[in-house]
Amino acid sequence: MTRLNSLTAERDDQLSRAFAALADPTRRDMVARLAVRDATVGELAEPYDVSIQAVSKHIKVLSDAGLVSQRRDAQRRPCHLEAEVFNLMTRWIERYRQQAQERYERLDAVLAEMRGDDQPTESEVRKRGGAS
Amino acid sequence: MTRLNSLTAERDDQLSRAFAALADPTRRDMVARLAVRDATVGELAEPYDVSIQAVSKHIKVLSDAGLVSQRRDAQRRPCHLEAEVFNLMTRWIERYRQQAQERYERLDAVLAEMRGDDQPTESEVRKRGGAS
DNA sequence: CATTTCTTCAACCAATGGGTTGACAAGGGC
DNA sequence: GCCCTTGTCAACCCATTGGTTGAAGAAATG
Repeated sequence: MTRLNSLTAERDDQLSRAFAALADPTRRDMVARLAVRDATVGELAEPYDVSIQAVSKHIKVLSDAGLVSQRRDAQRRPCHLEAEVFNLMTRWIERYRQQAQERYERLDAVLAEMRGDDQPTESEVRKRGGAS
Repeated sequence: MTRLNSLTAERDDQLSRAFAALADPTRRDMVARLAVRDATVGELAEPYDVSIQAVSKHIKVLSDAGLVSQRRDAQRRPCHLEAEVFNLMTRWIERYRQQAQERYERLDAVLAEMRGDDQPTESEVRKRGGAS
């Protein structure tokens, strides 16, 4: 932990909160519904058989993660989905997914070469054994 | 909860595990490093000042989420990043991000209309009062 | 065969998370 | 002004999680 890049600490926290928020099926369902239209806490709570306080907590989690915002409309607190943090998550995931995919695509070639010809190229050796 | 679409329950579980797995900064860091190259448990553990057992647990979490796989190489258990579940996550996020973004882009127009004319269209009423 | 290396399993502990109920704040509607 | 609706806060409960240490499994090596 100590060695994690401290420059990305804040962003890490946001990512952590965002991923954690979406780890709950109920919250993901709320997000899905908020993508269609804004909704008050009561409206959001309606489909689930949990207390409205529980739903309020869920919204707080989503809100702390920056995934939703709430405005005020009389007694109501309509929730609105914020796209920005989703971008952050997508970018994080895509970065590593692509690296993994690229490595995977190269794997076939490497394996074929190793099977057909015992002498893999220098760059492939570097990749497998590789330094730092 | 009961009302969540039961057809997507399995996928939901996988998504839940995947999001939960990536909610931890240490695990995200592991993923980042595994994107570069496969690594054994010991290699993965090296940068962090936690026990190797803790790291082993982290790997189990990632593995249960389907994000990494482990093969055997003598005593070692090299870990490999699996791109597939990342696709699942990206698709989920992108779906709702896009909806939110589209709605956001339309918002200006809607607001202008509501301010200029007190009588929202039927379809807008349906949207706000909306059924299921 | 005994030892050493790499990893996981098991038991435990403190902290977190999702749920509950009860009280209270904030704002119309009568 | 009173109350009814909407939502949050607070305290509590129990299950899960991330960490620890100690023991055990799996496989090469002396």
